[in-house]
Amino acid sequence: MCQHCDYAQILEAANLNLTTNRLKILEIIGNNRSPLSAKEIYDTLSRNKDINRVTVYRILDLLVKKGIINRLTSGERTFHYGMAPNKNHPAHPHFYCKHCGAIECLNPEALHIEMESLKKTYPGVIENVEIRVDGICKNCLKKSRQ
Amino acid sequence: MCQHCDYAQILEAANLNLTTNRLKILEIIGNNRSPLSAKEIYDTLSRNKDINRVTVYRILDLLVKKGIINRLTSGERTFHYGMAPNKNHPAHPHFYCKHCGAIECLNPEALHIEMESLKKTYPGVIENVEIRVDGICKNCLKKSRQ
DNA sequence: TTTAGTATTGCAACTTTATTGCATTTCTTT
DNA sequence: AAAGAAATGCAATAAAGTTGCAATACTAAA
Ligand SMILES: [Mn+2]
Ligand SMILES: [Mn+2]
Ligand SMILES: [Zn+2]
Ligand SMILES: [Zn+2]
Repeated sequence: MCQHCDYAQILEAANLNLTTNRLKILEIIGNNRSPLSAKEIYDTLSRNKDINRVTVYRILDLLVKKGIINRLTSGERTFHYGMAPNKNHPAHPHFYCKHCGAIECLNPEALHIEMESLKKTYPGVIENVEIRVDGICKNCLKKSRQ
Repeated sequence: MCQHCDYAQILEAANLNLTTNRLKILEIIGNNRSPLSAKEIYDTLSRNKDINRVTVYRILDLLVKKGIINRLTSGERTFHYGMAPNKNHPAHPHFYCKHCGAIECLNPEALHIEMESLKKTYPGVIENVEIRVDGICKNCLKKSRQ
């Protein structure tokens, strides 16, 4: 649950009309403690409101294009969406559990990475870095030991 | 082109029967300068030999399970396969071009990361870290400037 | 307020990538 | 040579996301 983000203002700042769907989706993503799949977002939204899954995909694409949210890869074939790094959400690596599929946000300091030298030497343009740690999460480890 | 790997020996060491398909696929992956998609591997193989694409997927799964190759995520929905880190192939980050979809291997030293402290403090098991840098590659940049 | 234009959404069909079940073939070992 | 195990092929299926187009909702001018 993020106390600091004014989601309506974020949409406005990106020159996007403020629609209920956009705001809801952004809130769902921003208030969740780990990145969500399109299906998870759709299911959450569907509990209260009738919405088409294509609309969800389209809004997600739009928010990604505007740099408001990030599209992250899991170890599976589904994308997950989380807030793009901003004042309230520092960039951070993620952990993907191969066993249960859960994705968790790691501490921003967990794996500090020095980008500056690469940014200077790389002959193209670097826009984003994604760090994903794979393995077995605490919960699955506990279960497997019982 | 990797001069150092004895692919037959790698398969043998993993207790896998040496089949033509396994060896060919491992050679294709090991000798390529960047990770390949299942389709690219299948197409390469198909040029010389009649093979079913399901067989390709199954061999890729097997080699991943044995830790011989790695399954990498691109910025798209396709997995790519490259040699797992070993004596001849140090772990390294990859660059994904959002424009042309190309994936290139970055220098192992390009983004050195300190894993030890996370490995010690993380309550689960860490098996693998994937670092993907996204942006626009040199070629696409050049084209867009013309 | 009407109306025209634009933006958003819904729906059905489609695409891509990968997986599954089961039959067939090939290999290994005795 | 025969039996059993391993590998492969083929057709069907699944999952996730995309596309085209029609319908609805919103916005702003007349
Ligand atoms: Mn996160
Ligand atoms: Mn590589
Ligand atoms: Zn888990
Ligand atoms: Zn490119």
